[in-house]
Amino acid sequence: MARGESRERILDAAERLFAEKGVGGASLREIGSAAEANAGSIYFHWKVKAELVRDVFRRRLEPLDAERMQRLAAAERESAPAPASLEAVLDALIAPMFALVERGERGGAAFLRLLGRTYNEPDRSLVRMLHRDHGATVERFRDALGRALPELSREQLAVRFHFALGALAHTLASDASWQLVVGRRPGSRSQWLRELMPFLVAGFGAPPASPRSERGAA
Amino acid sequence: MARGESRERILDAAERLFAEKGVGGASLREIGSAAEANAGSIYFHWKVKAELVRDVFRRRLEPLDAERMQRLAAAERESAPAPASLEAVLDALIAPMFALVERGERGGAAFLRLLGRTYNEPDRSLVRMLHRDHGATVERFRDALGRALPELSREQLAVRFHFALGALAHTLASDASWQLVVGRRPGSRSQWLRELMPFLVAGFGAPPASPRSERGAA
DNA sequence: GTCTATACCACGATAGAC
DNA sequence: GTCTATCGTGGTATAGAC
Repeated sequence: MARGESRERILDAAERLFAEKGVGGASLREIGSAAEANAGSIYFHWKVKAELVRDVFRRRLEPLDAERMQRLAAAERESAPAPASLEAVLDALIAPMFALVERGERGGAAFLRLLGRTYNEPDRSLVRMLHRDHGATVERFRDALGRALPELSREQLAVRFHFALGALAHTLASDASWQLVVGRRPGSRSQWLRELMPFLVAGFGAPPASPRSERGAA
Repeated sequence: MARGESRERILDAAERLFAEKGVGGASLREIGSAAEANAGSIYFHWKVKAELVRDVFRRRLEPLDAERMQRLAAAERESAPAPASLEAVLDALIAPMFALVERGERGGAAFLRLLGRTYNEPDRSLVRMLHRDHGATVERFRDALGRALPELSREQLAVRFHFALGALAHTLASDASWQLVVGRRPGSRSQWLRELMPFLVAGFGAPPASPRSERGAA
């Protein structure tokens, strides 16, 4: 093979196989052969597997986070001095992901599946790595949501943010589980975004649970 | 060790380790030693690992699904001839899970983490197995939701059900990712249920997305 | 019914030729 | 910069003693 270009081919193959089989389930051997490179030569570019994993995420998340931050800042400028609306904040968080696919970026769809799956990865070190590299973005958005929803306590907000990320992650990762629930193939990803947005907006805006409501349940 | 009892001990250990490290990440060797049994003796009870996995799920899901069905039927009887309300249907689906923990059932919490994680497992055969064994319950609830929300198209309903299961699965599976978003430990599981319910009810009840709303987004 | 011993294979990682 | 060869580890699964 030619020189210097194998690094990108390996990253592409790793991204695809991590999304398909999970980070732990994809071996360096098959990544190598999918990249039409040799498993051994991965160790020229990265010392250990974890470094390859880190770079697979970095390559996508750095521009993604930048776009999110930029959209959020723009939304806040537009609505100033009032805080950005709930819709605007969620849009800044989510739209760049779907844009990745709409744009037809090579491997973008695979990366979204991978990202959605990662929040529930068994391997803690993976989540820790994401937190280290991109936790600032999460905090920035949580604060913006807090300003958009001043009636929620800090805790209620955090919990709802958690639910929202769950719905989002599940949607991004869905392929097999999709058919279990819906019974047919999904439409376009932008269709999903249009459906997800009102669901999340309504959920965030719901009246808070009363602290003790014994409603037949648990 | 004594006779006949190792089967249950192995199931307990497998449940715990699958929840902790994922089905693929937990080895039969460590399951055996955690159960104070021998890895080899697992093969007396099950032919291959997949069969052990199936039984770990079955042991919990059969009574769980039965309780769900029963609660749903009760809710429908109560509200007849009107369909059961959205809240009642969601409660029948979700409350039995949390009840498993409230009841203090040994290993119940671990199983919920495992279940939540499973929808996003890389291994397709796992999701397929769940579908085969418990798909009927999912369909039953989807239909009940459809009767509670007649204004939604079949497709919109299915998509929102998907979002709701995502939020639920994420909540069940959350341990590491929780701290990333919220920054501290969760309260009791029943507290979670009380918070999740209004979020889902509002999300399901949201006005449907207009079929073509070019809203700055993707 | 449970154990030990082991076959066999794929994994991550290293060394060194080219 | 990329390849082949190989090491040690640990995975699933089997055979057979007890």
